[in-house]
Amino acid sequence: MTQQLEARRRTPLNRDRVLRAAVALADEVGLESLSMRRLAEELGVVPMALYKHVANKEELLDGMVANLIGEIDPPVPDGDWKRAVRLRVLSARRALQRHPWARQAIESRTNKTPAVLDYMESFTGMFLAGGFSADLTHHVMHALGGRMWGFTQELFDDPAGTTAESPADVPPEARAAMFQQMAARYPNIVAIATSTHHDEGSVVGHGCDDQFEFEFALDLLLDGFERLHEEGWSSRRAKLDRTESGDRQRAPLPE
Amino acid sequence: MTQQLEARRRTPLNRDRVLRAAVALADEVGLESLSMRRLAEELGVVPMALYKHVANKEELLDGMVANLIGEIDPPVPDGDWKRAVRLRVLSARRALQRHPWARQAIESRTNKTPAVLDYMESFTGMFLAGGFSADLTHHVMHALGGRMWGFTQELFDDPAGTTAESPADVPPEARAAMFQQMAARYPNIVAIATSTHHDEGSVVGHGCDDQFEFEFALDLLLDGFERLHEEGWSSRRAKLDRTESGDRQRAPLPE
DNA sequence: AACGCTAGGTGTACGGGGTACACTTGTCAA
DNA sequence: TTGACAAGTGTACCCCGTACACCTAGCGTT
Repeated sequence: MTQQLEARRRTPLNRDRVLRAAVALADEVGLESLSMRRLAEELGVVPMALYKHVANKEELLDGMVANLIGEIDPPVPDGDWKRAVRLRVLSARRALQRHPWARQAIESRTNKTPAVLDYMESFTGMFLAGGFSADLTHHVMHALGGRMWGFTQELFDDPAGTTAESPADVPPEARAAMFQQMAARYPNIVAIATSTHHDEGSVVGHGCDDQFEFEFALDLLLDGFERLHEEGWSSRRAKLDRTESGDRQRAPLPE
Repeated sequence: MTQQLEARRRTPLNRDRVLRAAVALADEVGLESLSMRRLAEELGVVPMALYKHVANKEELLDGMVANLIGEIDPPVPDGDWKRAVRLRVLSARRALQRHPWARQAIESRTNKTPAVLDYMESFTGMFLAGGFSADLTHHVMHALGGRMWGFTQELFDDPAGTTAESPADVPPEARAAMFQQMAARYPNIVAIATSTHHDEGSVVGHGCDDQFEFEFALDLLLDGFERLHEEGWSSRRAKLDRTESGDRQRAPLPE
C-alpha cells in the first residue's frame, strides 16, 4: 500500500503525462465526461494536484489539441501544392477521427496557441510555395478552414491575441514589438493577413471582410456544384474514375 | 408587491416565452452564461418552474435553435436553383450573425429535431427542383453542410434517431413504420439518403461513405482554388467584377 | 548534521450548475 | 362545494472548477 503510493511518486506527474491521460480519457468517455476530478482519479491523484501542471481546464484542452496537432503528418516536400495540401488535410482528418472529442474541442477553443499557429503557418506555406499570391492564399485558407478545423471565422481578427489580453491595455510600442515577433515567427500568416489591405504597420487583420470570405467559399462550392451537374456527375462514376486513374486524384475537369 | 407577482401570474409562462427569453439572454450574456437558474431569474421565477415547459436544458437548446431556424427566410420560388440556394444560405448566415451563440449551439446539438429536418428537407428540395440527381444532391448537401451549419457529418447516420433511442430496442416493424413516416414527411431527405445504395427497405443511411463525402468536398474546393490560381484571381478584381455586374453573382468561368 | 527552500501533492471549502421529488396554490368544471 | 389539474415552489443531491492554506520529501548550502 505504501509501496503503491511510492510507486506513483517515483514517476511524478508532469504536464505531458497529464495531457496524455486527458487525451486517453476523452477518447474513452467523451469530452463531456472529461472532468478535472475524473482525470485526477484516473491518475491516482487528488484533483488539485493537476493544477500544478496545467493552469486550468481551458489550458488542459489547449494542450490536448496541441497533442492532437502533433499527430498530423508534416507536409510532404512535394512540388505539387495540391497533392501536398490534399495529403495533409486527409492526415488531419485521420487524426480527428482517432479522437472523437477533437472536433468539439477545436471548435470550442478560441485561443490561438503556438501549436495551432505553427500548424497554420506551415499550412499557409504550402499555398505560397505553390505560387499562390498572399491574397488568394488568404481567401483559400478561409474557405478551407472549416474543412480541417473550426477556425474559419475569427482567424485573423487579432493576431496578437495569442493569450487573453484586451487590446486596450497594451501600449502601442508593445503592440509593435508583438507584431515584430509575430512576423518573425509566423511570416506566412502575417503575409496573408496583411495582404488585402496595405496599412502594414497598423493593426494587422482588422479589416478582414467576413462577408466576402464567406461568399468566396460559398460561390466556389456553388460553381463547382453547377459544373458537376452540367457534366452529369454521379458518385458511381466518380468512384470508378478514381480507382482506374493513378491514385485518388479525381479529375472533374472535362479535358 | 403582491401586484407585481400577480402581474407575472397574469401571463403565465409557456414554452414560447421561455424559449424567447432564453434566446434573448443568450444574445446578451453568451451561451456559456446561459443557465437554467439565470434564465429562471430573468423570468422572475424559480428554476424548477422552467421544467414545466422544457424537459431539460438540452431541449431548451433545441428549442432555441428551432426559433433561430424560424428566422431564416423561406426559399424564394425562383427557377434558378443557384440563386435560390445562395439567397437562402446568406439568409441563414444573417440569422447566425444576429445570434452569436447560434453557431456553437448548432454544433453542439446532435439530435435532429423536426425544425432542423424541415429546414434540411426544404433545402434539399432546392437542388432536386433544380434538376439535380438525388445522388449529386446527397453529396452536395454534405459539402455545403459546414457552410450553413455544423451538421456535415452524422447527418444521415440514423434518420430514426430524432429522439434519443438506441436502435436495438426498437422492434423491426416499428422501424418500418418510422421509415414510412419519414418518407411521408421528408421525401427529399429520404430520397437522397437512399440514393447511393439501393437497399431501400433496410436501414436508411447506414452506408454513407464518410470518407468519400469528405474528399468530394475537399477536391471541389481544391479544384476551385487551382482554377482561380491559374486565372490570376485577386480579391480586388473580384470585388470590382462583382459591383459592375448586375448584382452579386460572381462569374469565375472564363467565358 | 542542521537548515531552509522548493516542487509536487493534499484537504477543505466555496459558489455554481442541472434536476429529482414532494409540496402548495390558483383555476375551473362538475 | 369539491376535487382534479396545471403552474409554480422549496429543498436537497450530486457534480463541477478551482482558491487557498497546508504538508512533505528531496536537495543544496552552510
